[in-house]
Amino acid sequence: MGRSPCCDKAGLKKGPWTPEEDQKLLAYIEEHGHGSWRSLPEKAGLQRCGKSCRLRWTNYLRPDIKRGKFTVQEEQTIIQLHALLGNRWSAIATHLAKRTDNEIKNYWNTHLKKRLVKMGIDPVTHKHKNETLMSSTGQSKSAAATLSHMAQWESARLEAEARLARESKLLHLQHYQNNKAAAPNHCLSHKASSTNWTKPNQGNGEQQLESPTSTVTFSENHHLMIMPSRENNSVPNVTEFALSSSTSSDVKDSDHDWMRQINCPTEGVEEGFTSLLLLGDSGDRSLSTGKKDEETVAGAVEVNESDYSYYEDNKNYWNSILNLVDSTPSDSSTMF
DNA sequence: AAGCCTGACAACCGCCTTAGT
DNA sequence: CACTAAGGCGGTTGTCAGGCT
Repeated sequence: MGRSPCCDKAGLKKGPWTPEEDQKLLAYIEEHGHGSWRSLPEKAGLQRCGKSCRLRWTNYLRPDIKRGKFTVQEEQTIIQLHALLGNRWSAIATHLAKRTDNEIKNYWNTHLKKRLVKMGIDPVTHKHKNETLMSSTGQSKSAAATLSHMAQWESARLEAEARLARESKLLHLQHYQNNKAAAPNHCLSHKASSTNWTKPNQGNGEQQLESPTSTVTFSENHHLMIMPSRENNSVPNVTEFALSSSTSSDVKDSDHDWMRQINCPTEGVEEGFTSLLLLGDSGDRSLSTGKKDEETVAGAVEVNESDYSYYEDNKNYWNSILNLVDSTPSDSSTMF
């Protein structure tokens, strides 16, 4: 037997919000804050369930929401992050200032996904549909494994950052409580991990966090370095990471290669795969030829197939993703 | 002009996680 | 440790506007 819906009480309104309801909700939250969403509707004089109020506030009424058309940069960010994170809209939203997860999800479903499909790219795997045919060759197999490896690494890194953010928030709160000072107004909505992190070492400008299976070190320059566990060097599973400093003598050459790829992307990398995706939009895009969508898309695909190997496409694609992630607001320096 | 279709987006639903007791 | 309430998330549906026939 499942839980009864939160708004199954008779008399509670559903459906689109009226301007009057918006005004009531806004006025109440501006004066009192939302507090408990459960009790808010009654206090605010709304015939709505708390969940509906929360959704309306977070997705529409919140003052720090940016509405309107997505920019090319935002589109690129969404596509790249989706390639890494999948349908984790809230995680993606943390990298796009002032956009809600709901808005991003809707935009993906109505615009971006279709554009990828139109170009013959699987919106789930972000691979070209022909890529499966190439997979029988040794080089493609190796490239696919490499890219998969990179994706897993980066995904794991994001997870680790999220954990750090959470831990940092707790530390800040603890510090706040101890000092009775104003709490930092961080808005961190990373999904919390179930892993229990401990804080075995503090001081000398360096903090170290440990989970039962991994350690992360972040120093003065807030650089996050992730190292694979020695026990299992093949597939970087999130739960198998040992996170250590970049100067560790335990670092193998292959590890350095990965660090280079993740932290120091090649300079002058050509326009990535995603840039080609963005050609699919008409309008005044900087890379657009000005042709109609389908013509431009076809042109882009043609260039891909004649001038680059799929491996090169994917390498650039992932490089641009990794570049992006490295420069997003999730950067630890903004958190600590 | 009317009916139908499609796209866009707001809102809802159900499940999962977390915090409190 | 178990239970419960509340919040959060992602998938899905409902509604409306605009275009097409």
